[in-house]
Amino acid sequence: MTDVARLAGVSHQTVSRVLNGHPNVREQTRLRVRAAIAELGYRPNKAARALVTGRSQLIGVVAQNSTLYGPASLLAAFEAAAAEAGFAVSVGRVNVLDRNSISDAVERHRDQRVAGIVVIAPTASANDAVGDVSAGIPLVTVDGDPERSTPLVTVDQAAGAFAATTHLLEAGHRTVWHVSGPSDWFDSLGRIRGWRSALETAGLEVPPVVPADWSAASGYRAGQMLARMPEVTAIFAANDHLALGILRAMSERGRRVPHDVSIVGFDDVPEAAYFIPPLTTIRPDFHAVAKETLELLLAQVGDGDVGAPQRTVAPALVKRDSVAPPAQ
Amino acid sequence: MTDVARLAGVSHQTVSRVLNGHPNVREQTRLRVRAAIAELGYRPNKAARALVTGRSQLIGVVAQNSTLYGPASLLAAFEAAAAEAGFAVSVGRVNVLDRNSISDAVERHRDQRVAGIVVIAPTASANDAVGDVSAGIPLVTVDGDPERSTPLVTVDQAAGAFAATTHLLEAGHRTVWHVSGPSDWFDSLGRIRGWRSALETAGLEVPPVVPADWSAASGYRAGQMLARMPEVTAIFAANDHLALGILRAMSERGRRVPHDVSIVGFDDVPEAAYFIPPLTTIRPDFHAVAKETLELLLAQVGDGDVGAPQRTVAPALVKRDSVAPPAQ
DNA sequence: ACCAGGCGTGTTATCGCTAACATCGAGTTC
DNA sequence: GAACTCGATGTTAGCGATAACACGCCTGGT
Repeated sequence: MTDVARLAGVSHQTVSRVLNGHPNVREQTRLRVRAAIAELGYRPNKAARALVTGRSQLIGVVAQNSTLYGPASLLAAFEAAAAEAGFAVSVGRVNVLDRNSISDAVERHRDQRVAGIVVIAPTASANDAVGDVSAGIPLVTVDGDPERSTPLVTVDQAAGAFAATTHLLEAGHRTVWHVSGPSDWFDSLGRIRGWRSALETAGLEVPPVVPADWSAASGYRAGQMLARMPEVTAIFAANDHLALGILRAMSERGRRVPHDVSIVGFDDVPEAAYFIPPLTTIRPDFHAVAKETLELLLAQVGDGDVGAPQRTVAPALVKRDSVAPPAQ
Repeated sequence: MTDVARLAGVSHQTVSRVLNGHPNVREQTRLRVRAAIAELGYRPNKAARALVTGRSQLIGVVAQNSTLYGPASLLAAFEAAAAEAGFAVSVGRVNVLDRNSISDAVERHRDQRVAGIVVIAPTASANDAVGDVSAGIPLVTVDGDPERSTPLVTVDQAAGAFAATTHLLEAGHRTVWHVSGPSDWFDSLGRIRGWRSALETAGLEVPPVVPADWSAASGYRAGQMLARMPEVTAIFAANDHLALGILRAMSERGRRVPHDVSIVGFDDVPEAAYFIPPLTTIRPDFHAVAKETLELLLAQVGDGDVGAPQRTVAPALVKRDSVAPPAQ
């Protein structure tokens, strides 16, 4: 920086001012400084800046160490959004979403003087942990508890589930069964809520929830059971991989989809269009979630306080070939 | 830090020595300092350390912005490995793997004074770009060009493809067709090489490569063509999603898998066991790749130079139900 | 006894920036 | 035209750590 200052014939402070877009710099000086920067190929040292300002251009993300489609897509989308806004993203993966791991990860990020922290907290335990650590640093929770009063962005799970269920009902089914995700995930709860609400709105009986985790394996097991029940003609699976497992169980039992059984998934994984048959599903808009998250985070950086705004992003129904009217 | 020093009745330098495990500190002093640290809940400022040492405990990763299973898994595995070794990971996603984006991303990381950089460079263009920037900072390429003489870790694509093809031949097939990934990916080239080599080793004719990208959609298109060719009884798909698309095309044409056509994929995505039928595939060991990558990187941090070691990780064949002897 | 040399510790300088204040000249205001 | 304002710039003082050197003190060899 001193070299640049010398070459441009100004003080290092003026160089700093140019770098930070300070208004009170003469145009001519600005140009001279820029030229010197270019000539020397100078790049500012972010560590020094972080030291003196107490803030780096880094955003910390705490996420569970998994390759589940939802969280992974969210993470990728957020990295892209952050990069566009000039922030680097430091990812702290955590093996279990308990209080200790999460607050550890948050503290590690804080040591790096990150500008803010995003926690992808889809489970109750994660969410509780977030409550403990939120002090003194911009923090946004994604996919967390809608009941909680911290800044939060979520996909509107209930709306998606409502749309999925309604779509099946409109095809003529008497009721819709639901194979659910793990019960400690807010995503699961929201999807159950939307499904139940759609059935109740239509004045229909609500069958028991069929519990599963997110895996195709558990969907397969659930499907083996459902395939044996002739009264089951419509299933809303809590995600596409569950749906895949169900599809296989149906196929093994000779129950044709969608002729005998209709299925709707959730997530719209890229390969869902190539399941047998192509899967009707709900597509969450991860880019929108990422964008809202970043906005909420940057708002906190700016003002210090924006209350506790919560934003939800509505997902869309994607119609393919796994839904048909029930056989007579 | 000054507060800690005062509380422990030592100088700040001694605190620093305790923090860094310097040998020449009396045991009693060390304990006193540790007690003071604990009491005050002191945590060192990484930005300050990065400034004075010129190195942070951060590793930069440059990866393409995609949710493709391979790269995404690699990234997750690397983050886990790095976290275990006490490093944070800053991810710089890039939309296209060309020279500009990559060297930009690398420079941004360099500005953060990262300890080292990992580039996931599965395409030729990415690989060329890496050549330009490697100066002056530990850098490891993952999934890059095996021909290149930079530090590199890759999955042994050719060995996996060889195993897949041989497995099909051993089931009794006369030859094996290959649906390949994009031709600018080293992964594709390696898989083609292994497949070809297995056929040539067995003294068999090599059918033309069926080109595709990595998507289920393109696998479906390739499958539509192959399904029309009765002489095709065995297919090695360059990844599992291609295989999924092929499965659907076969199913639509009434060609049964594995009775009429056998298929082997590559990647072992979690849901591959729930395709119809469960897919025989090749499982790369991403954790091993991550571990080797980190080792190679840290070796460079230590010595400054470790030559240009290259490591490959052998993948494993996972047998399921998509391979059978050809119909008579 | 004396001195070299290690050990434990403190002192000072420094990393590369930004914040805060100081300075200085050129209008403006009355 | 004296005082005041303000814009453009320079000067100085940190941010919180580590590096390098300095300094006693103890030990052991001669």
